[in-house]
Amino acid sequence: MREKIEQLVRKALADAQAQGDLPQFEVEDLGLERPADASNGDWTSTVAMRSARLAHKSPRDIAAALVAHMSDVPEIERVEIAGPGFVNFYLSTAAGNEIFRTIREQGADFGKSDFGKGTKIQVEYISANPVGPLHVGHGRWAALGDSLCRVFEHAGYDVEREYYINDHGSQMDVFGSSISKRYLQLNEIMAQKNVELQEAYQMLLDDREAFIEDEDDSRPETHPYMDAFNESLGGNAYGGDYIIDLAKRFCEENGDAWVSVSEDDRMADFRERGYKLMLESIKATCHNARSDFDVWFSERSLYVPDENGKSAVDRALETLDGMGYLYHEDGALFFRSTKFGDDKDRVLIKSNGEYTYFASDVAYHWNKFQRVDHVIDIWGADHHGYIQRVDSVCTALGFPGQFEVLLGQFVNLLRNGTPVKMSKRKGTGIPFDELLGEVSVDATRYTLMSKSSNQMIDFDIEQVKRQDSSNPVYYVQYAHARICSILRRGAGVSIEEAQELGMDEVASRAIGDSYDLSLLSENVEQALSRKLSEFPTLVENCARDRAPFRITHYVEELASDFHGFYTVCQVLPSESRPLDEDLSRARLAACDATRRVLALALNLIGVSAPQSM
RNA sequence: GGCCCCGUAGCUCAGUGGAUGAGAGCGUUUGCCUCCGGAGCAAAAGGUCGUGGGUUCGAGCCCCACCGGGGUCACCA
Repeated sequence: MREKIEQLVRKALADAQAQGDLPQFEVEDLGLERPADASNGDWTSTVAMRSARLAHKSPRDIAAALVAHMSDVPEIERVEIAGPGFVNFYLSTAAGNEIFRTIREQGADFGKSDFGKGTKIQVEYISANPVGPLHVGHGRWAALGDSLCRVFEHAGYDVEREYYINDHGSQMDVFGSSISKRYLQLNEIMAQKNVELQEAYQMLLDDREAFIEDEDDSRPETHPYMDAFNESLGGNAYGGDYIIDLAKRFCEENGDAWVSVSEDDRMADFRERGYKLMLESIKATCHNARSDFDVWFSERSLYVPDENGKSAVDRALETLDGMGYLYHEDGALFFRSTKFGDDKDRVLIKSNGEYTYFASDVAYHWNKFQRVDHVIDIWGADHHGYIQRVDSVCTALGFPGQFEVLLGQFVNLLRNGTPVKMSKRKGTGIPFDELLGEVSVDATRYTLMSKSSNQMIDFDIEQVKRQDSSNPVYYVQYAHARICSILRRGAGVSIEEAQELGMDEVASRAIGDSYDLSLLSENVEQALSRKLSEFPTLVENCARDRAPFRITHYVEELASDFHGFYTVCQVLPSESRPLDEDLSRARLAACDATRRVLALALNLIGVSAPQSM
């Protein structure tokens, strides 16, 4: 319909100009929009206001000339000029309602477009260190990243989901040492107190609990193991329960065999085994959150030498050096990021010979551009200061404008309005997996998605768990379930049979092959068709603005329009209230179209559309 | 101090330079079940869009300066 109106306006403009009613001028954008208020039509063009200066005429005069030369088409009922010079188009009822049929015919393809033109786009998100479980903050990136990818796919991009595993830096050794120390403590307790592993394990957990409670260190005797743990690792340690879990596991697998081995060997072994386990658990958590990745990219792989003895990092730095962007100072190697607008030049190799995290990122992003056309990294707001240097290096390497960062604000975890206390001692909050066990994936994802990414989120566990009208996800799902129920009733099938047949089949049984949409002339019916027809542009705009959160607002509006329709319009005949069969079929088709778009839209944000609740 | 995000209804937030009622949900108040799912619908009350300038046909949106809240400014990862 957009194209049709575009043609109509172009032709009217050309005719008006040809006949001298309007001066010659070129307009690129006709300013075709959907008015917020339905009383202003189904479509509007702001071309008259836009071209006022070029035409040296008042907007209303231009609009009048356009309307005078506008040809009649059956789809458009009338065209009006309003306000300062809007040209408003009112669709005929039949034309507007055709959207119901279109949706039913296109099914899951409805709203797909070539907006992305097949661009290979990679979205990298979460990318947490494999040294601990994912937390709610990571959960937000999972929901955001995955939903964005789904939207991109629908909008015609060739999408790759990537997780960057930071398995190279010194934090890996800290991780290994932490497990190693806990392992020694378990063995020490078993030997000295003559207790079983389980008991020793419990003692360490209790000890840690006491440590967290004792914030001012007034009762050190209640947490000797935690103190010894911190002391032996110089405070640079991972103190979470999961480290004790891993140590216990290694005790079970190897007994005390590793006690007499050198600290370095033990650390290295535990580090590697712990890493594998942690990564598996992270993958499982992502899968539970319906956020699976195409590529798990290991930072270490960037340091593996090729046949010439050079790693990807070496090659990347050589390339930059060849371009004259590197220099040595005080024994360190610097990248001239100031050439690209950074505040200062950035270190790639420290004076002690170690590579910085940035060095990895240089090679990593270089690698990305060998694979895709456009790169989006989703980072937490605390990484804001890091954008410029990576952007600089992407530009230096020859990919200006192809690197993009989507910054996301943080999540505050609350329970009944009070922050889930994250004492400094505890270090980490509730693992995301544990949260998904308590709150449903649907409610969690929906809540994490419902705000713009540059808005902070207060995630109140109790509030998100609540299954009532205060929780919009259920409002939307209820609308879907309600429609399914109507369609089942229309087709005369049970819930079980419907599961078997699938709702599409149930719907066609209820509706039949032909139906007359021109019968749907109630205001609430038009509101519904209007809302449904917004969906394709919504998907494009969500992709364009990297703002999948708007889907949640749309889906709430659609559910609301449906409920409004449903209370006013009887869909199925009943004994006490007979209904014209043709009208019933048309309304069933409207219901079915709504159901499909609700399911489709919810799927774009990774939320399920239940057939019953 | 530099840079980034946020200030819109009691609360949580939408709002793509467009329409002399600035929207939604929650909360508050009032109606609506002999009938397809009441996890619903209808209505009311509730606003100096942080402040002050500017840009233009037109600003919650763009520019400048302030005021509040949060984040960040490593040869850490």
